[in-house]
Amino acid sequence: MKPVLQPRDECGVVDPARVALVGGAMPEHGAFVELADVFSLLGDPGRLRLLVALVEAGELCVCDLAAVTGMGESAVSHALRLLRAHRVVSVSRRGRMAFYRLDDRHVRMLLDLGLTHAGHTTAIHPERDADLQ
Amino acid sequence: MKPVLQPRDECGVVDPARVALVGGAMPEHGAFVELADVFSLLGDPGRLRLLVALVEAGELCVCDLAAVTGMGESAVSHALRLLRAHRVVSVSRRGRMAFYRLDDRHVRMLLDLGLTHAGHTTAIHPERDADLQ
DNA sequence: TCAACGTCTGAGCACATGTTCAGACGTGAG
DNA sequence: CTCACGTCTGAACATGTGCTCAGACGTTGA
Repeated sequence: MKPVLQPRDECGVVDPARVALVGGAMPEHGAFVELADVFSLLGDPGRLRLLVALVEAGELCVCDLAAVTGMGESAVSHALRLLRAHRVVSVSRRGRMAFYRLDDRHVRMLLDLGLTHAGHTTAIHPERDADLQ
Repeated sequence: MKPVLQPRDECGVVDPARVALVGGAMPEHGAFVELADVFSLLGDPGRLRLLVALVEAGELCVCDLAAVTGMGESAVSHALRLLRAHRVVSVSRRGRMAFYRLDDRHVRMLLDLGLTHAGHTTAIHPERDADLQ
């Protein structure tokens, strides 16, 4: 027989005190969206390559960025547009060329921190995706 | 799937010397994919909320995580599965409950660094997306 | 034992994302 | 002026992502 259970919209909270405490300590909604936005920008290998190239070179034009990263020039331009819109890179146009540079101290720090630890994960957890089954 | 490296339509390189130099200084391909992977995990407001809640609480069960983050329990479970697969969180089961904790020093640092600077961006650049046009 | 509970899962869907293609734009060399 | 060049753009497409829904699973209290 099917057990009769009432539809439970609100889930049962196990530790209401802790939930209230943690809930109060959580940053506001906008902060998460904003921060997730920044992390998302860094969450693409192509954009990551572009940004690291800019860190290494200081300044590069679209064409050379395409050469360094191995991406198509159009793809580079689209990616740079996104980064530009979020004030992560800045552009200075000289003649018919556009030179980009990394212009976000915050992102540069995240990048540095990320690169410092890059590679450690595979070395330590080579079976990382194992339990997805 | 994403194409890995390649189809440059043989564009004219402007500064071959610098391109060669920067190209040599770039980390290997795998490092970018790996790092982008980590940033992608942090690039979702929901997962961000979950992780911050775990930072605040130390340890929480799925049900309370749902309450704190305002997400559905199923969504929380799906998100935790992803984080679990990447060894970002660890689970310890007691009875019929599952308690999760943040278990990645690297991610914790990125999280701290991100939260430290969260909010500054809107204050400084309220018109951030303006030039998308 | 039985049924409610906390959790987990796959399927299905709506939406976001990244790429390529084709072509427009402004600049500068001839 | 004219045309090649570097860059930018929108459309179209394929793929990825995150949610909800419905239900399965093991655990536990009555």
